[in-house]
Amino acid sequence: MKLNTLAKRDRSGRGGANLRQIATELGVSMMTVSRGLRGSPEVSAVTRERILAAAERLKYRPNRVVSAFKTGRTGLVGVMVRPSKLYRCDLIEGIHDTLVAAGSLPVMHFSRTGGEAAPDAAELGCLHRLLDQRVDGIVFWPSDETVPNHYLEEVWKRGVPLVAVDRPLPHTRADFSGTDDVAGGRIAAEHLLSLGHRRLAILCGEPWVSTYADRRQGFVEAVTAHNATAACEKAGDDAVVCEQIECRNEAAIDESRELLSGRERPTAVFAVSDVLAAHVYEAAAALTLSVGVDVSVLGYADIPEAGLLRPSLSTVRQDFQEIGRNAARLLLDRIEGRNTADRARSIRITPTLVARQSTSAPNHH
Amino acid sequence: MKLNTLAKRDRSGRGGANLRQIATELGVSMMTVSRGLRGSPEVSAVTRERILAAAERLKYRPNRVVSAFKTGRTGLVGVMVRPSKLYRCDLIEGIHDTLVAAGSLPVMHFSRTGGEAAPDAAELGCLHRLLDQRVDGIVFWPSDETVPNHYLEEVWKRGVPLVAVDRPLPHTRADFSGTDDVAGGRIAAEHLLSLGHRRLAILCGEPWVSTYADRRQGFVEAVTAHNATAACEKAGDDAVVCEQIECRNEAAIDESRELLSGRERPTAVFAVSDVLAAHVYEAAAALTLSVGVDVSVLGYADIPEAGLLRPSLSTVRQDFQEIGRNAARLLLDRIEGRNTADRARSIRITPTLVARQSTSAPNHH
DNA sequence: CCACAAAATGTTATCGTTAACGATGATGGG
DNA sequence: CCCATCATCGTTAACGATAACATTTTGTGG
Repeated sequence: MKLNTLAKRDRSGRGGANLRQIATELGVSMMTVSRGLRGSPEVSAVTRERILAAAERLKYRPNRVVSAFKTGRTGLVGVMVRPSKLYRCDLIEGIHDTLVAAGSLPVMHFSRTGGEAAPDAAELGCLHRLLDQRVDGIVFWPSDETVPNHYLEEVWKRGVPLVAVDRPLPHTRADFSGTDDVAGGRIAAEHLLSLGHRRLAILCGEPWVSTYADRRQGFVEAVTAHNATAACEKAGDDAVVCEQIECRNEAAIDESRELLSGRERPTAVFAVSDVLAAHVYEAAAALTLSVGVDVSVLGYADIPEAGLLRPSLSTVRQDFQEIGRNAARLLLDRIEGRNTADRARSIRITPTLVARQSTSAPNHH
Repeated sequence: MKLNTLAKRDRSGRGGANLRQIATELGVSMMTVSRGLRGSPEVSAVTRERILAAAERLKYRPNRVVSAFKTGRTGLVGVMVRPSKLYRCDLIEGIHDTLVAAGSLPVMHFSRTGGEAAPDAAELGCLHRLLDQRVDGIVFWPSDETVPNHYLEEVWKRGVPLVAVDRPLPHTRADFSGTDDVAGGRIAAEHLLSLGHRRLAILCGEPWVSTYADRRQGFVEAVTAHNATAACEKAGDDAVVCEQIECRNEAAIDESRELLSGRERPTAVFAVSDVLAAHVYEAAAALTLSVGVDVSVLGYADIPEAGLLRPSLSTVRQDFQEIGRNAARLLLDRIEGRNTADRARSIRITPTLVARQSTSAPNHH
């Protein structure tokens, strides 16, 4: 009781004035002040000036809490991310920038699994907390773990728009902002092929991760397409071979070590993620193979560490900041009623190749 | 006008019920429901159960906007960071975790400089936006650029507590959570000295950055202390020499190249940041010196890339997650009225040494 | 100089919740 | 059996801003 009283905040003082105080000061009604401050055309220029001046003088700041109460718009957007994904801060930066430009702010919520018993309870809790704050919308970054969609159903029912980033949510009407990973896989293949590599390998990552699967698909498609063309042209045995290796991160070093030990070892390896590529570096080092000389290695994503590796890692860059901006734009279109379509909208950006030291023309041994 | 109407949200429906609906459903007053839901002891156990059940059934979710309006507590804490600092997401994670445990959520706001004309206008704008949202408190991560404190004065006047992280704000009553960088510098020196190095160098970074200055101070103090002791013991010319080089990041490669070119070059270099240490790597590579063999390199911070460098970088690790947690704790103590002291409180955690490959006993040439 | 539209301002009610206080019924001791 | 006491619940008003509607003022043409 006492503690509560102590902790209670003084709403009245706070150094800043409220509408009523400005109104009293100027001898006008609160409504006029409200209109004046929001730039309504209904108020005369002189009055507006007086109001603005008084607001400045009294250090008035609009109370978005009350405004939210009245208008139903809080100016807050929930951003829900698994902390394991947090290294991609540029995505959050992109979301932030677009939101701020529209007068909103992101509320962060990192979702952890709720222990072994309830692996998804945490995610539900996060959603509830965001919903309780009456956020205008939610950006959700799904992780590898499967997401139970009935949680999202509740968001939908409450009429709060939701956008998925990085990887789409299947069976949901949520909009999506991410990368065209099939194109990314194609770009990877084309880079290696154009360098002259004919014996390729791809480290596919976990097969159930949809983004990885897409990259693989694009890569394999491009190789197949190349073979079709090449066969026509040169009639023959110049066909590109492409070994596909499914493995999770932990097994990557061993797998790629085995891959690179064979006599007919590939001259270039495409790893579907930069982390995977780093593991290929390890394997190559153990076999005293020089990355970028004896074997080309190509990553995917362009994580900050990519440029710091030695040799620096060639990779397919995803512009996460742009993905974030797109996510925010999709969301704002919903929030501000510009997009009322039932169908989910989806924006995928095409990644770009960043050629660094780890890829070069094959060294015919 | 039309647009506005379209964009307006349906507060009533929303899939969820409000207090009144529960009250009507149960035939009790709204007040009883309010009390029951918040676990007030004034309501009987039976009634509480009925209320809780009804709330569950009607999918009631408390409206924190209105709650904030009434109680003056939004459950939101502003986190203001320069985007350049964003790579340290673990700090934000630490803040987040402690806040969530206390029923609050972080609102992120990245401050950019407002162009060349108004380098600090952006920061003021950020503060205003956070204040407008009526956040309960603000965590502020100052950057290298000097911060005009009169902005913070406004926060203070509004009675919103503010905590600085990473580097303290001079001339402010803001609480502070950071690292004991003087101790960190000492730890760095002791590590190198215990390995047997006697010719040291320190790359000091920009001298006006207080954290860098502290690290330097600790380092130099430890060396001096060592010399004092060593002089007593061995009477002599065994004295440790320590070259101090002030340089900003851009000049680091050239400076350390020059440093390592001399005949009496240091056997170990302490860089006051990991990024600086990475530049020493570059310089060493250019001189065909092997880091960790010919010259030891010690960094500071333990950025994620440190372990990925080859050889892996020994460094003085700052636990940013803990720093974040401390910041949130300091803030919550203010918000919840547990700390009403005028004086600023400050928590500095002692960093720890992470010995990896880049430091070893000197190789006497 | 009046009628009448347009511009400018004022009034009222309200959003969902809660603090403060008031009311009711039950319990129990004298 | 009555009144004090307590547990439980209800009523009222308010938080700050705003939509909707009502009202006053200004301007304009006849």
